[in-house]
This record gives sequence, C-alpha cells and structure tokens, in this order.
Amino acid sequence: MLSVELSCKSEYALLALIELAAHYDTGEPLQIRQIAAQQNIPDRYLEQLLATLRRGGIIRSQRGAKGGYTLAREPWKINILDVIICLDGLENQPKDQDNDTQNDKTVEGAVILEIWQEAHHAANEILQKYTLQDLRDRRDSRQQLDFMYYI
Amino acid sequence: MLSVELSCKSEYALLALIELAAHYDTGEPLQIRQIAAQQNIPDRYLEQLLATLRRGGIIRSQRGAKGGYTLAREPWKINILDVIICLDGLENQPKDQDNDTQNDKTVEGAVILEIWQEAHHAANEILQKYTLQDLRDRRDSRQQLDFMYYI
DNA sequence: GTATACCCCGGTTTTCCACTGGGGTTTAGT
DNA sequence: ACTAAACCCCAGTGGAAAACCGGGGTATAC
Repeated sequence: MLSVELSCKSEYALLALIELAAHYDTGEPLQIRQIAAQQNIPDRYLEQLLATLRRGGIIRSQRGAKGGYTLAREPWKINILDVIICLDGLENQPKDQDNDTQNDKTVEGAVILEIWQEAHHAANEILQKYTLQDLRDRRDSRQQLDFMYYI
Repeated sequence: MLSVELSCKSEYALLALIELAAHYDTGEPLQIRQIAAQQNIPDRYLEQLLATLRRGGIIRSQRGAKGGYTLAREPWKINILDVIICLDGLENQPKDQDNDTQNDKTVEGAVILEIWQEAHHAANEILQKYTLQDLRDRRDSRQQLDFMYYI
C-alpha cells in the first residue's frame, strides 16, 4: 500500500524512457517494437506501460503508420518520481470509506504509518532530484568507460 | 527485490513490539494470545513472526507455563530498521550466481539500480533513527491527546 | 503429572504481478 | 479509396509470494 520498490514495471518504464530521451533531439517518434527489442522487454506489456505514461502526461503518442511515442517535454523536466507516481500512484485514491467500522485506526497503527510516510518521503526526495537527462548522461558516460576498458 | 514497503508482516511485528516495549519495565513475559488479542492480529501468524524475531535476536522467549516473550534488550536500543532487516532481509543472500548468462547487466539497468539503492538508503536512515522507545512514547502522548479531546 | 505455552513444519487460501490475446481505431503512403 | 502500420482498449491466464491455518512435539511452572 505504501511502497518504494524497484518492480519490473518501474524498470521497464524507465528503460523505455531512457531510449525516448536519447532520441529526443531527432523529434522523430519511437515505436514500441523498437524499444522492446532494444531493451528486451515483452512488447505487449510495454504497450500497457506506455499507455499509462501517456495518460499521465509523461509521453505523447502518434497513431497510425509511422507513429510512435515521444517525450511530452524535455528530458531534464521529467524526474523519476513523476514516472513512479504516474505508474503506481494515479489510482491510490483516498479510499476513506468504511469509517463506520473502525478499519484499523488504532493509535499504534497511526504512529507506525507516520514514520513510514517519513521514510517514504525521504526516498521520494532522492527520486525527485534525478531526471531522465541524468539517466541518459550516466548511461552515456558509463558506456564510454566500458569502451575505454575494452581497448 | 529492493523495497521499502509497509506490509502486514512489518506492521504486525511492530505492533507486537510496541506492546512488549510497554511492558518491558515489569520484567514479566507477554504471551502470544494477549498480544494478538490486544492488537487484533491472527495469533497463529503472529507466532511465526515472533519466532523470526527471536532468531534475529530482537526478542527472547520463555517456554512452558507462565512463559511468553520479552525484548532481548532495552526498547531504546532496538531501532525499526533492525526489525525490518530481521523480518525480510535475513535471507536476501548475495545470489551472484548466473554470471555466465548476462542475467540483466545492461548499462541502463545498472544506472537505474544505482539510483534506487540511493533512495533505499535514504529511507533506511529514517527507519534507523527511530527506536521502539520512540514508538511507545508517541503512542502514549497520542493517547493522552485523545483523552483530552474526549473530556 | 498435568496444564500451559512456546516450537517446528507443512499445507491452504488469497492476492497481485508479469504477461498474453483478441479485437478495434487512427493515420501515412499509394 | 485501400492497405498496412502502428497505437488503443479490455479481458483474461499463470505463477509466485504473502497471509493464514493446523497438527503434533517439547519445555516448564505449579
């Protein structure tokens, strides 16, 4: 219910977004197939994730032949927390029904929840300070390094 | 695989530990039944969690009639991260086999993992700075407040 | 010696995640 | 217009992990 986990979903989405960020300069859309092949992601699954990202305003889509996906804004204006919230959080609604039965509003439960929210907040601050541009840059310099070692 | 989540398991364990911390002064052990009834936890499940906490050195057990559980050390010497690591982490071994097949060591995956570990670390620092004593104190002052509002 | 309470270990149920499939609809190119 | 390429929507399926239950054993106070 209140988690900061690196799931397949998050990882796949970020991998795809790194690709989109890398091709952002060209202005051309990228197709699901290309991304999926590049990053070894099941394409039908990736399709769902991209649909979610689109509804969340992270990416834009172009339908029809020669269509595909592009980032909705510049890579340095999309941070990782945006992505995570879009994927997991969009339908974590208030859900404050069931107030007739004391669902679990014990004092102890509230105290624990409080601390968890604090931890959760600390993690979110980290995720918020990194953008897709940062991911792309890190990827590039890392690959540069690998090449240096190779020769 | 790398998560900071408030699961049932964690919450149950912490609720039980708050009870044990509250009764720590008496020196008397608390029985599973009492804790389970107090905090509305399925007792057979709580038994498993307490067994794990015992193996992790968080609590001690006394067998036989008039037995039960007590904290293994003072409430202010047990922080929340200790508890979480004991519950989830004890058997998250290295598991660095499968280096013949490149399991998923892509450059992009490594970059993402790096950032996630940083976020994870930030959350752990929060969990580490709160002890069972803190939980107990917060519970008590919260209950005091509720009473003030009631009259 | 007996009741009490922990101990161990295996099974069941439930829930959720990763993944798949079958249709549709929009659009570029001819 | 026609067709093919691509996204769109929604409804499943399989498997694994989490939550939970039960049976029989063992230590200990009285």
